[in-house]
Amino acid sequence: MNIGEVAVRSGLPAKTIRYYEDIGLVRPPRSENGYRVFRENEVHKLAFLGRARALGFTIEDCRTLLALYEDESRASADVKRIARGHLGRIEAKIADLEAMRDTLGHLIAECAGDHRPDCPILKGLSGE
Amino acid sequence: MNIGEVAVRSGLPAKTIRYYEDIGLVRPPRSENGYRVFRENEVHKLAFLGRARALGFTIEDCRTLLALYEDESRASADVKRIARGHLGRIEAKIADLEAMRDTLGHLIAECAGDHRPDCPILKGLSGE
DNA sequence: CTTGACCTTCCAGTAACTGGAAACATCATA
DNA sequence: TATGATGTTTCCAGTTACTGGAAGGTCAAG
Repeated sequence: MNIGEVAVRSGLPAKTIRYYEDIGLVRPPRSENGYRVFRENEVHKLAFLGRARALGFTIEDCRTLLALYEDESRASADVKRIARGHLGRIEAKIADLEAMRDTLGHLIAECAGDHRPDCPILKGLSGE
Repeated sequence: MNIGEVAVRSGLPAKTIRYYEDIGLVRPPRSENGYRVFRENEVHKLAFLGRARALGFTIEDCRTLLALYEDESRASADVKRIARGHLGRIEAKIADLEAMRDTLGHLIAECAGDHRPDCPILKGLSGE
């Protein structure tokens, strides 16, 4: 299977698949013409990576998760620890964004948004 | 005033201030020895930028906001439009993260997290 | 005069791709 | 068989907003 079909089936752009090979996440062999050759195994791995990335895991987390996925003697505790670490980062990020949303929301609510120059948003940004 | 004091007073690292000069957000003159010389005006601008960045505005938004801040004949509608655009992006990002948090939270809740290899998190990532 | 703090520029690295150019391979059709 | 459309390859550069570090100039204190 060539990279184009893998892209369709894994849901990842061909560019991304090449990039994942570059950084050693997958290692497809080559056929005589130099094309990458993928089998089901690699397609599954790539789909796995796509889902992990969609959940926001970093590439390095993905690398570890993939290794655990392929390690039959893994301990689920190792997976869970990584997932919990990531969940914590997600929650922190949400909290940051909610704080921004609230502050910005208040400023926007106070702004007339008309042709006049007076603007509570700019006032807020300039430190009142 | 030299860059070190400005850094303290604006709350921005000196490195960042130099970077902001590089990209044209501030243009401090130089004294004979080549040092940047800042006045109150620039310190205020930098603090403004710091607050805008803390609210998550992109550098390009900051550039526009700063221009509006300095334009006495601005319309507050222009400021509000930018702020609303940004608020929309924040809310979208929050929604994305909440979806990740929920999915990941469910997977984590189901994972025993012990020495055994069986792991609902990996199962979820591999597409069930 | 030396020491240490401060300042300068420039280069490289970060995360995870993405776009684009130039060149070769393959395939379907005329 | 020619050709044109796709598909694939590599490589280089750009994205965002800094941040770290090296090499070297400046200045105030002791």
